[in-house]
Amino acid sequence: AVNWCPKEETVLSNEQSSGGICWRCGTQVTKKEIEQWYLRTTKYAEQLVADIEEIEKGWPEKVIKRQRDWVGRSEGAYIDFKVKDSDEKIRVFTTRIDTIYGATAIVVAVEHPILPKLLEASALKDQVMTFAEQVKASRAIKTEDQSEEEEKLGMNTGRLAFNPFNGELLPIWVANYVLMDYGAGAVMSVPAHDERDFEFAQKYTLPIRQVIAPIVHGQQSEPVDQAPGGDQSMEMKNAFTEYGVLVNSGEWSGKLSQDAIREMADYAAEKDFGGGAVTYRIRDWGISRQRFWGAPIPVVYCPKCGMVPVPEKDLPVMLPEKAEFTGTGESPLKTVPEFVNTTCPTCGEAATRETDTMDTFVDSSWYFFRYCDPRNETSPFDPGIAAYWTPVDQYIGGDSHAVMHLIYTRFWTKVMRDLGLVKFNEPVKRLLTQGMVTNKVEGTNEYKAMSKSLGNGVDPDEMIEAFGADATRLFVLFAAPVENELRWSETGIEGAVRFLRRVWTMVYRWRERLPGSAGIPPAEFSDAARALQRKTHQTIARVTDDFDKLDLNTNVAALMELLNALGEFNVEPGNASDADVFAVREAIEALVIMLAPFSPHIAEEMWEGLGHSGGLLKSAQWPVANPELAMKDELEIPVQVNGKLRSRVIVSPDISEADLRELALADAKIQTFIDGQKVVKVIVVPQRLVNVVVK
RNA sequence: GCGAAAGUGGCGGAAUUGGCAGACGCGCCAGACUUAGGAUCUGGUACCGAAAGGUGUGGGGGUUCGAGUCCCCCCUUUCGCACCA
Repeated sequence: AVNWCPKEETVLSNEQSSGGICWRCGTQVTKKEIEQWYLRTTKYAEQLVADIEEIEKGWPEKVIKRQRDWVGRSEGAYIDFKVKDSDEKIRVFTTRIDTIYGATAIVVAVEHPILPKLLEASALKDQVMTFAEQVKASRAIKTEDQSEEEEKLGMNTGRLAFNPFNGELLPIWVANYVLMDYGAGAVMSVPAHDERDFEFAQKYTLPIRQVIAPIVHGQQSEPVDQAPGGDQSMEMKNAFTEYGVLVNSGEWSGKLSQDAIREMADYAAEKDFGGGAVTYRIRDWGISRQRFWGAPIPVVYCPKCGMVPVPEKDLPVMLPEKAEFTGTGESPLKTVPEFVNTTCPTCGEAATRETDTMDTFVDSSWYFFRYCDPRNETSPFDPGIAAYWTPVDQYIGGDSHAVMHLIYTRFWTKVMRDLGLVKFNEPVKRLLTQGMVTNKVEGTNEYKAMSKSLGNGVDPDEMIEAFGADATRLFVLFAAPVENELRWSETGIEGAVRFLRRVWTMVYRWRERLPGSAGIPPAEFSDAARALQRKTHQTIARVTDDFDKLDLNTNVAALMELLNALGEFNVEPGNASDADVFAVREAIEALVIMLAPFSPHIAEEMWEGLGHSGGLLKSAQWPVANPELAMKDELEIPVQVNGKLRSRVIVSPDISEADLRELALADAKIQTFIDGQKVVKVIVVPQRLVNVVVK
């Protein structure tokens, strides 16, 4: 059997085959054509699913799920139903071959190529073809408005087909709910075990026959023997779509669905009327676009040699500077004779160039490889140079690209791998999908992504002019977690401006006392200086940690807290001790360095202002938290009575559990709450809390 | 319809993953400085209550000494899919 036909452009089976005649349209298909099809579709579709395990740790679950759905891998089986009084066969795809004894009709899509042949000698021909045309026409209209599910419509063709498992004759129907694009463009209708078929059967009073029984308490229920052809449309209220145990299925009765699915597919293969198969929902990618920009498709058409690829030495094909619109939908490049007219690379005769250009998704599929080696004149990129930088450690983009761009780039990378350009399967190790910045749509209360058509855009240049790039950037990163939608607000940016101004003021208030290097920490710290130092080291630990998790909003909050701690450090620079200066320097330098990723320009300025030369990015070290210095000298432990907060006790961090318990029970406030009652239990969580249970 | 995620002050959002709910910021209120404030600084700000205290993380139940966090039911919102055999 031929599994793919270039004329039909349709997958008929995923088994590799050696070529032959398309059973649908009679086209001769060569082995090579089939291999090429297999290569470009099934292999990559399969890898797009299989390789997910390489990236799923680093990619958002949501994106992974959408990609899985998009590829739409589905395991099942093909089965050929021989048409009565004809040599034709109708192939169907099913994931539930175990329900085949319940089939009461074969239903084909209105576009199915076998339809005209079936109807050739039929009295119903005109009627059915009119119906098919109507369905196609109504589909063409309703591309936009999705919402409600369409009513199922169908018509009996008057022809019959044999169920290869039991020889039963089934009517062949045509219906609007069967899709030509998926599977084989035809289904076996099993109303008892498929909701769509059930609905269809109810509407057109087709018989409904149960062949799967539920398993009750781990035991199979009593198989009810019933002759084929029996009808249960009266008894069944809904389709039973779960797995169970087979009944009314001849020699297969009594088997579990899972086993039957496997064994019946093997049987079909053995008897040569089908077999196990995998189908995919993902479709081929048509990359031609009728534009004058974009990467040219490097192909020449020669009257003698046919389609000839442009040799590598003549690449890249350069586009003309100008082209006129054709007004016909064809590429504007068609209007540029200097571009179109060329010579055949093979025979040297006059020839013409391909005038379509490639989809921009082609460029976006591998631009980051080119970025590694952007000035390369002889190839897309040097594999050695790209190997140094790629795969991408962290990719950041909107989740609007969850399926298209991010599938294409994965696919493209696999092709480049097969060409030997890269040595890995997946281009992106970690993916962060940042949320959209939205803004109010004028005249409404709705927030939508900024766009030209809605007129709700904000010009970044204007924001930078008004508030500065540093404050704008800081605000955007602070206002919400990166993956959330961000509602634009100018008052929010003003807060960021205020914060940066306060940092600046703090730096310049202290700068005269902070020259040169820090030196050795003084031995004696005041309580205030110690508290500041503690906050500094806590902040460093927190920011360093959050950075890896890309929790940027809480990061900024931590920096704001550190500034607040500096503000609360109530020592005049003129009166500051060595220890005070040491603590302040540590706090300010850490603050400036950790601010650099958010507000790089002002951070650089302040770094220089603090007496450092050579630039922050080059000369500064990311600060390192000292856990000992970050540790608290004393803890405030909440004390609860029956789970309600009643008091707090101040204790040293290394207090014993018993001492903490005693201290909590001795607390005056706690005493008033437990007075006259029996203490049943005292829960002590070291370093955390005490809960006294009374009755 | 199916699937997934999420519901926390006036708003954006925190909460070390079962241990002080509301960090940080916006907004708002009061005050200070000021000829002035849409600048700046200080203080306050979940709700009820004069206070003691009580209530509180969409609603209802449960587990637990203890629940925003875990379990069950319901409601709402957002996103995805949309006859995928």
